[in-house]
Amino acid sequence: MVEEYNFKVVEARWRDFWRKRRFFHADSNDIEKKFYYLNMFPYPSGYLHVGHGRNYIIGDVVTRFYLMRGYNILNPMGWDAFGLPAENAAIERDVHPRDWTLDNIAHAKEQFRAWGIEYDWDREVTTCLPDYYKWTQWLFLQLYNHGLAYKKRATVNYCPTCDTVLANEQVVGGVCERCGTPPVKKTLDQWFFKITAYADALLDGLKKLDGWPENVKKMQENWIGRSEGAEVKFHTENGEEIVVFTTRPDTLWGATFMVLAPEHPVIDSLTTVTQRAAVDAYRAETQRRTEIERTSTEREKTGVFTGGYAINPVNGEKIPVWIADYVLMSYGTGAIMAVPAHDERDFAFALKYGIPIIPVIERDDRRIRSVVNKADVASEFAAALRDAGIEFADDNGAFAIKLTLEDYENYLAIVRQHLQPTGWAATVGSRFAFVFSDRVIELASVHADQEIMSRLTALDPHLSAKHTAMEVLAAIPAYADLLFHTDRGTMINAGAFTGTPGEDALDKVIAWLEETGKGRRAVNYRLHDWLISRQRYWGAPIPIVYCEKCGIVPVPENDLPVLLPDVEFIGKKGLADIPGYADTTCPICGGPAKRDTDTMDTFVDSSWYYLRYISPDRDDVPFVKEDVDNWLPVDQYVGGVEHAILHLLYSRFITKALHDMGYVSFDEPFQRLFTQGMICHTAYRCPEHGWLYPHEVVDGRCPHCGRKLETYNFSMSKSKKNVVSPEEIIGRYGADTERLYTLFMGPPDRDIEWTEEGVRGAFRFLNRFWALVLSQAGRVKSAPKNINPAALDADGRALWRRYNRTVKKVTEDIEGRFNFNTAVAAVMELVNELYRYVTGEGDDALVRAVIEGLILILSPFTPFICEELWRRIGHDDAVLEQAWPTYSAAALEEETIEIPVQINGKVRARVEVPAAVGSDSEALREAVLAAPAVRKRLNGKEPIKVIAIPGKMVSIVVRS
RNA sequence: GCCGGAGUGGCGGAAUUGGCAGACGCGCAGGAUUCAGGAUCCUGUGGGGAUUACACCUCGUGUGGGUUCAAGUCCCACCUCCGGCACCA
Repeated sequence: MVEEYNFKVVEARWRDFWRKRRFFHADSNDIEKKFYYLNMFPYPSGYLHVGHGRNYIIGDVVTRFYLMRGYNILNPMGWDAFGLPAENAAIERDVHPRDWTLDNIAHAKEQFRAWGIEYDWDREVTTCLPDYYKWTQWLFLQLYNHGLAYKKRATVNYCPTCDTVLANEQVVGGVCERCGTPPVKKTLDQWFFKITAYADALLDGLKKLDGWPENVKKMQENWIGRSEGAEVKFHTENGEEIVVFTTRPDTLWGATFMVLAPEHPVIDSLTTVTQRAAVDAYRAETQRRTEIERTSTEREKTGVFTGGYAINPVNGEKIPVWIADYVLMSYGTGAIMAVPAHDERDFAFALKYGIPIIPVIERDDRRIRSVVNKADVASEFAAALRDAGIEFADDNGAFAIKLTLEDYENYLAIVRQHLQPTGWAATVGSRFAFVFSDRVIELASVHADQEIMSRLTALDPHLSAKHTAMEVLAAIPAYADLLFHTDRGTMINAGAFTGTPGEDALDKVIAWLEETGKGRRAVNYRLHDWLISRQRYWGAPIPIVYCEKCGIVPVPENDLPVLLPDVEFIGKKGLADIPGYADTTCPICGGPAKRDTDTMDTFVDSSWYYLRYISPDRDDVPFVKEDVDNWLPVDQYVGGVEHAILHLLYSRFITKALHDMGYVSFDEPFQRLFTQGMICHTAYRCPEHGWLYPHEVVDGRCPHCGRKLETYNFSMSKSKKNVVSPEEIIGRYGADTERLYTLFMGPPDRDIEWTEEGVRGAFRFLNRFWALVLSQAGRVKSAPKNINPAALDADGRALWRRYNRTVKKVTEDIEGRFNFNTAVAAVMELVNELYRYVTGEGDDALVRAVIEGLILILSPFTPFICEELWRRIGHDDAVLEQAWPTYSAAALEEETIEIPVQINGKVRARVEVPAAVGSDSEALREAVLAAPAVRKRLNGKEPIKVIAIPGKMVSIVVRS
């Protein structure tokens, strides 16, 4: 009977060992074989749960692995310690956010210690401490000095619950990212970082980031939202300029109206007296609506005519200017030219409000349709169509005619020839035309539209209810799918440009716009400048003062940091509410001045922390250029995908800005990025009593009312009461089990459910591993050091092969794929095989080699038990002092291999062949065809074809 | 609507380059041990069928087609789920 695995004793013994020996301390100057591994630092707003742990456990595995591989690895840790959640939590508990935050940090460090997760703690950074935020303020000043930080009055999103403005990126799905409240619009003077100046650089940079997940790159690309097109100048009748952005300048000739966002500044002067009341009412209504309501795609488009007109610069047409809330002030110029024939929204809007719709682009499919009432044409019409080879169908009382552009002219002639004087017909699709007995009018201009309508109403008074030709056509169901399109086809009805093919249209029109001064080529971005002002206490104060004489004055670098006033915590307020804080003197003239009372968005703090880790103790510079150039970019960055846009985009921007200012020599901060998935757990909810802890649940029912509970599988969060604390698991099974299960449960980039059964499986494995090693400890200690693979028997050679394979797999899984789950599975297989081997006689040297190697390759995953067992088999040095095991290619080779044999695509036999035969296509073919099992199967039939893949299989085709 | 990703036993997942589908673990079943329970150990475990035979047949990786000697993997069409963006001009 071997000693029982007492994880409590084992883990207590080694808990502080690695730290005391400073294994995780990185030498700044040794950059020969450096590796900068970085986990996204946590936000200490509470205690860490096992879901958070995944990220840090991965980091610890990778760090220990590279240490054993002889790297000088830097893996630092710090705290993203400023911010609203901490401030709100502090308010709730009536404590100072600093105390609350520092308490959480102390607790989290204790959690890391229990987990066996080690860092170079000498480099710890805490963003809420003055020695850090001094440099956040320094960063602000550098951006300010280079024109990348500026103040402007802007309409911004203000969260009434959080009492502060939000960056665009913090409004998710129309609500505040933190609290779910729909923000209100406010016009305020705020500080911005000019991230838009780097829009193209951020986009181009993505192409170089091979080590980043595709989806993250795509998300950033979408977020930047670059679109190419043109800006075109329109003028109102009284000469005011309205600039629009369009991606389709080739459709300008079809712009039959304009739409302005309700906030557009030109509206006031444009609106006529008669429309004033309606416009004001609509603008007030828009302001009342929330962003979600306003941007719901479901809602029918609404708008109001301003009474004013603009001139279409390409054809001089006078077109009405409307306002509508589907045009957003925050995108492009807040004004659009509406081309209803080639834009779905404009089409719906024009149809609803009776605005002419003029097609100016041919359809790609060249289809045209025409529906003709039998009563409107002479009886020979059908025969004439047939003679012309035009396809048509009889559609109760009407001819439904399908044609293409080629038949168009011919068809018009036939219709006209047979049309009754009182009849009319139309074509729809690639060409829109109305045919009357005396003439054909193409729907080529607003003027033509009016002419068509007067002819139609003369023939059919009922049609006077319709406003436009398109409205008449829209009433005929057979035309429904051909009324508008967004193809990039040949231009029509476009003056001199008529006939320009789609592929040339954009370039030609833009060139002409530039020549004639009517517009210019332009690129528009969805990305906006980064709003960084926050009206809250718990952040880095903006280092700016306002002097009556000197205006906006940056705080001199020597005066940094601008300290957060150390006051009794005042509750849900900002620095503006702290008496005396704002009063200061102007650094230039010495006169009275006021400080800026806003603090910076916490994403500013985290946008540069990876640099501070390199020079954490310097109080004269934020970082030493030479050192960051040596260590950066980060070799491997790991964090949650929820930061795909915000943190990662901001960090890339700041790095590029620092690069252009000459502070660093690299322009991307993170070489490789890995985003780990979230850990989920069952959450229970009672319709009446809300979320319940799993231990409260009685037979799936609510303990308060006995109602059946709703169960969900959500990522762990305190609010849903479905978190599992590491203390609980570590107390019951130990940190090694907790770590092993976290790594084994599934591929780390995927979301996955935490189960207690799974934890027990990991625990069982460690018990088996412990018992196995201890049972062999004596044997290992006395065994010879070197093994002679040639002298082993078949079982021994098989085990040796398995061992070498496992070393290879574990090495590759950690180094390349980050697939810790399959690495652990491979180790389990090795343990299973070793168990079988040691029950027999076996070779002592082999057992020793395999057990030693096994302990070493498992040690990054479960460091405590491995450190202990390493001593138990006779060593007195540390695991981390050992070199990572290597494998030999020779040992991987099999002596014989089993070759599956497919006959007509199905595996029908397996043939054991010597490895030398198996690796040679011709020999393999011969051997397989000669094998009795195969001959029996073939039953005398001659193979038509034999495919022999060395080392893999043989496929035989016979006539059946 | 657009852009990503995924879909494999009762469950988590494996199959990395077109080459034996289901590694490893959980769960479950049977057995051993035990006064008993737990823990531990051994054996079995995709569905259906055949058999003296674990030496057999057959179906099977969301659905329907296709390419190939061979498809979870490649191609075409579609369904479902997850994530991101969304009246973007």
